[in-house]
Amino acid sequence: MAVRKSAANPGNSAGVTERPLVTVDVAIFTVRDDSLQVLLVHRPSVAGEPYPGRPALPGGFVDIRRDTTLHDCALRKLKEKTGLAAPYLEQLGSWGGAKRDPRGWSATHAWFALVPPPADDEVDPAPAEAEWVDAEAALSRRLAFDHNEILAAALARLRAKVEYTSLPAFLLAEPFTLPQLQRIYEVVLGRELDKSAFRKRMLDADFLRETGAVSGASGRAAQGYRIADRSAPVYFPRPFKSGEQLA
Amino acid sequence: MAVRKSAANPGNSAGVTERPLVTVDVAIFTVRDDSLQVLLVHRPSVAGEPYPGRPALPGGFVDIRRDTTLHDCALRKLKEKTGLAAPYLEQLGSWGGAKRDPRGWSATHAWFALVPPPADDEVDPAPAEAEWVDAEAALSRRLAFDHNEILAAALARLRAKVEYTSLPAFLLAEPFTLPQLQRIYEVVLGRELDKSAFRKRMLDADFLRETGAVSGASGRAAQGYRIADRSAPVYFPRPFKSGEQLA
DNA sequence: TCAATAGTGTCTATTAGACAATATACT
DNA sequence: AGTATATTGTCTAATAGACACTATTGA
Repeated sequence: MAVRKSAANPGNSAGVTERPLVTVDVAIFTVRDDSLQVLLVHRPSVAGEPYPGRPALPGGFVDIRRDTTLHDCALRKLKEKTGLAAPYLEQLGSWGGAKRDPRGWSATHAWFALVPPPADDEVDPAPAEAEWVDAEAALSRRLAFDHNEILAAALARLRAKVEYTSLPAFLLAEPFTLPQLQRIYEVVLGRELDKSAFRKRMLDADFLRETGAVSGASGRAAQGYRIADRSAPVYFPRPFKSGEQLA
Repeated sequence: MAVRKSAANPGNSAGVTERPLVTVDVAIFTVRDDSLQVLLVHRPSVAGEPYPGRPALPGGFVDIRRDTTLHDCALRKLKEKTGLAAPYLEQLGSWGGAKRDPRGWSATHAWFALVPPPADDEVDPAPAEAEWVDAEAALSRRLAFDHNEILAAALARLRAKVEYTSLPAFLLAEPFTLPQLQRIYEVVLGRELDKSAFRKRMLDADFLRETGAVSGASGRAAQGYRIADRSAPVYFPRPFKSGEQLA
């Protein structure tokens, strides 16, 4: 019994015959200047490289000598492009097929990452070939491969999760204040939120820990917070009231 | 500008040097006899095949000659194992690394599928090598590869989505009734739901279309429904009241 | 003391769930 | 009629959001 299966893969029991290309791509988001931005690189203008000069999500081939797991590989791409080591990183999905890369059947593992914006006083550690682009503007460009589709999926995932999780907190450097966090939510959601309801929601979710007071440019100083557990966001019991909800 | 990247992949610009193995696995769920079940196959007991005789999720190598996309490949695996062509199929995630397959660095694309149970009067189209196993029982077995981890993730995803989407409707053959649908929710959630609240929720979500009346073994006949749009589940404005919610 | 921002209090419309009542099918 | 199930109605507790108010900082 249970031998029939091998007949479905004649002469290919170890998948050696023809293997797809395997890559990892990362959609890295931050919020700067009240705008949701994504990191784009430019494809090399070199013979044999597809989509020369086109903007693309950072990524590349899995290196089976260096990368122990897919997650490792995504972390490596992230570090190469942003210098950041421990931000929020989540799998987005995979895109694979015969046509998406002119070099052959390829499958990419897409991730999405949230990072705090580079502080004004420090140099942006992103390499010169990379640039932060407003997310909507990036979507309206013609990106390499099927990266428009991947970026659209990443944006959709982010916007969906912002409605009912603490994800946007990963877009801020610690310590941050509740008004700062609210601003981030508003930027990603594209609409304003009520201050009182927002605070109740965040504090009731119990994912923040108080640090010292933080004074801004003017006005009353605010309570500083850090994320209690950076391994995952928390889920709110209900989403924010969506504008499109029926009356 | 923008040429630096190739230095990160010396002599590997087309990823030809060493490519990972690429597979697709599918966690196929159904509800039978008030139990959430998953379809398992047995690994072939053949020289060179890893994990001989072990239970595993259905899956196998991507065939770049037959499969146009990853989605195609998942559909093919599904059809081979269940005979079903158009159920609910969603990407779950990917697992890849040097150690998960003794044959070499491999990456699998995991999907999860929901199918209605085979009708009592028809023969189960699943091949003899496959068997339906209660999901919890399957998890407690030692599955091939990292399939315990994948199955656990699939179960977690399913149970999470049941709280706030119409997903379980894809576990029923059409037409189905609201009491039948409620039973499915209860089986997957592992707790009972209030009849009135359940109906309001389902009907307000407006994803069902009435068909004729359906009579059961006894008692009043029920309204039959079908899913209005099978391409995706709908999201409820709030999750079910979770038992663990604070008072 | 004023401007600016942070933080709190109160009220209300909405609604999910509890539970009771009613409707319909079959014997 | 009686039993079993489907369907509807009513009530209530919980709460998200609206909005007004108070608190604290620095100039």
